[in-house]
Amino acid sequence: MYASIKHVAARAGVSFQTASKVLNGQPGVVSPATNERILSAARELGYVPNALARGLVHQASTTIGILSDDFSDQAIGRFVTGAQHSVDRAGHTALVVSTPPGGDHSTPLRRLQEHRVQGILVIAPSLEGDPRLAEALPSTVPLLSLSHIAGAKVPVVGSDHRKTGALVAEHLVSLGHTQVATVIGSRNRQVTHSRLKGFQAALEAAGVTLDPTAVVEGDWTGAGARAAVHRLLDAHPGVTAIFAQNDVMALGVLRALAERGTRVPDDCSVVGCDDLEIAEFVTPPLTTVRIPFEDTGAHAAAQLLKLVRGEKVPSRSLLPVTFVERGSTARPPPRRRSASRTSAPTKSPRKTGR
Amino acid sequence: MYASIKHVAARAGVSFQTASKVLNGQPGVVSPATNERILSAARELGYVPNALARGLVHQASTTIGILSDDFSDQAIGRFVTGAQHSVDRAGHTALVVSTPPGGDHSTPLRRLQEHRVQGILVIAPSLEGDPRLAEALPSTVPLLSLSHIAGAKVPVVGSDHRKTGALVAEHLVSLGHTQVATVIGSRNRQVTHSRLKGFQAALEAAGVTLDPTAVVEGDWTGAGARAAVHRLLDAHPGVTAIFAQNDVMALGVLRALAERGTRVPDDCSVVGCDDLEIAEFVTPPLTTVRIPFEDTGAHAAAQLLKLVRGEKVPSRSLLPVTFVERGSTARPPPRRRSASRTSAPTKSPRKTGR
DNA sequence: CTGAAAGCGCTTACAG
DNA sequence: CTGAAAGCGCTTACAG
Repeated sequence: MYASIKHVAARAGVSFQTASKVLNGQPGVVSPATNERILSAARELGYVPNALARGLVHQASTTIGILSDDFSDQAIGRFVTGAQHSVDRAGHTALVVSTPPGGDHSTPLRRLQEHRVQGILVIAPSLEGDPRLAEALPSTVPLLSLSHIAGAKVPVVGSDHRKTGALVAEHLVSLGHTQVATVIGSRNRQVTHSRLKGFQAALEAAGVTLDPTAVVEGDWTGAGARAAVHRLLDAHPGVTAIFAQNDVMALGVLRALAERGTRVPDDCSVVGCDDLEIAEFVTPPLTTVRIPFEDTGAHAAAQLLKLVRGEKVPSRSLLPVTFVERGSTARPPPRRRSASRTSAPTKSPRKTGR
Repeated sequence: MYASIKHVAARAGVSFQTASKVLNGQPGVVSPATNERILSAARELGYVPNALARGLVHQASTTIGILSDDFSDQAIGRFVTGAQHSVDRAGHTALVVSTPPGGDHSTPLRRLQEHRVQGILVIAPSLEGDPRLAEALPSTVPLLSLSHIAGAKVPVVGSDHRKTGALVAEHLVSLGHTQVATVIGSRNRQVTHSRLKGFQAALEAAGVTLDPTAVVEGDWTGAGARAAVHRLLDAHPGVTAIFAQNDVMALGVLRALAERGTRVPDDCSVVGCDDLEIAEFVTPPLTTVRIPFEDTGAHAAAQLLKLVRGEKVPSRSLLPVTFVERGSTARPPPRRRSASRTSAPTKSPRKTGR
């Protein structure tokens, strides 16, 4: 189907080894005339070198493997995109495989090894706690991951989650909020704990206490967050600001608040995280933290490529995040004015709990 | 680095050809004892067959190429995801490359050819009108695209855009709307025209005329839609329903309406398209049409795989879409009551234009 | 039941 | 300046 180097050589009237040399652009190993003959023969035949054959003799492919989990998370697609572009730019090609919903990690990883990828980028946040992932990981090629992998020491590239939490806390504190709550992601993800810690620490540094019962789980979904906020506000009607650990949950928060007749930001401020394309267009426009998904993927791939070249990389690199202030946050209402239907206005949530 | 078939053979005390046979699972060509020896040698050595070498002798790789454009569109990631899973399930591996922002299509395509992919799936809606794409497309392997490619007859898999428009029109008509408008995507995309035609035709079939000046461009973005709606309502204050060709634009519409004090759905209904994860959680929850992104990608890859096997596929297949009714649509307000600040209530937009 | 030969498309020393 | 040899890891007839 494809013309081989032998076809080209035959047409140019030289040996295939000579053809190989000029096709690889070896400088002046050949007379200008021959050179031209070979090049035009290749052009006429539509010669495309066979990367498989090259890889065989070089004992090295020009491919990088990307293992992703089941894309339940929208962010994964953006990570993969960034990584793939980075691989492209470096002149390599990305082979992408994913773990099937059931959770067989070895088949896709084996596939990558069969193709002799030069390194593997793991983009599988939901597999963070899965010990089988570490087991299935090959030791034959450099590895790099976008999330911590239990039981394996693989360098990690991510964004600064503690800082993310801190930025939100500082914003809320600067506005004068003291009764704050947060809707966190799944407890089995490190990002959840890091954002929470950053949030909590910055709050405390400013003299604001985050009541442990004001930390509710939203499981990363709008539905989860909505339900969590209803429970939260039943118990803590005085809350004036809620930080949701992603934008989708922030929308669930907005929804629950609307259902209770609580106005945003007048009665309660809401902050999201991610800065999805739509964050700017929801009503009110969402104050959030921009997570550099594509950049993170791109940087991770770049680091992996370094590893492939034999260079060292830090075991952990964190990309900066950006606080984006929009319309969903404001100063707390002048006096404690509960908007909850079920509230007992005399109760001070601040004193609740420890 | 990797153990080769020769290592395995040496350890098992057989020729490498014999090892090859049992490693390929050829049934009973070998005594049970030898068989076992070879298998355990392979296991001990962590033997992983070299797909490059296999591809060379078979004159066929087990890879499929995916060419995507610059992921400006969120939907592309979901298409790619679906396609990649489908390729995986078929036992192949996806090589994904993308056209750089500038627009050099031949480099990524050439890379795919170098790796001798068995087929190429084009997921590049924004390149629809670009004649250079057709030129750069190879004729050496089967091709399949998710959008029409000018100047090349490549089979297309997509969703039913006309039906999408029609479903929205029928819903609006059934609610009693007669003053409708639509915010369309970019004019250089076929999907834009198909959705518009379906919308228009179904409206007309029900005796409702879509005023040409009530068709405004939003360029697929929230910002574009927001601006377009302000212009639209200045000219057509009596509009009671707006169909945005994607959810992101629908949010822009919602935003503009909120800015004008127009209540949704009481004063004006809004319909989106895509059914993004967040559609359910915006306020009010968005009535929309669900586009099966992942399924479309998966089906496209499956069709391409058929082509690779030498089977025929239709030149065009359309996956069904689903209408999703939520809270952003309702009956039109009882009497023509303009919500626009600048409206001239006596003007009948219906009579405007041709 | 097992082995030796040939060859897939290419590159890299090594000769002439 | 050009060619012939060897070999990358594998599979597929073909012998024995």
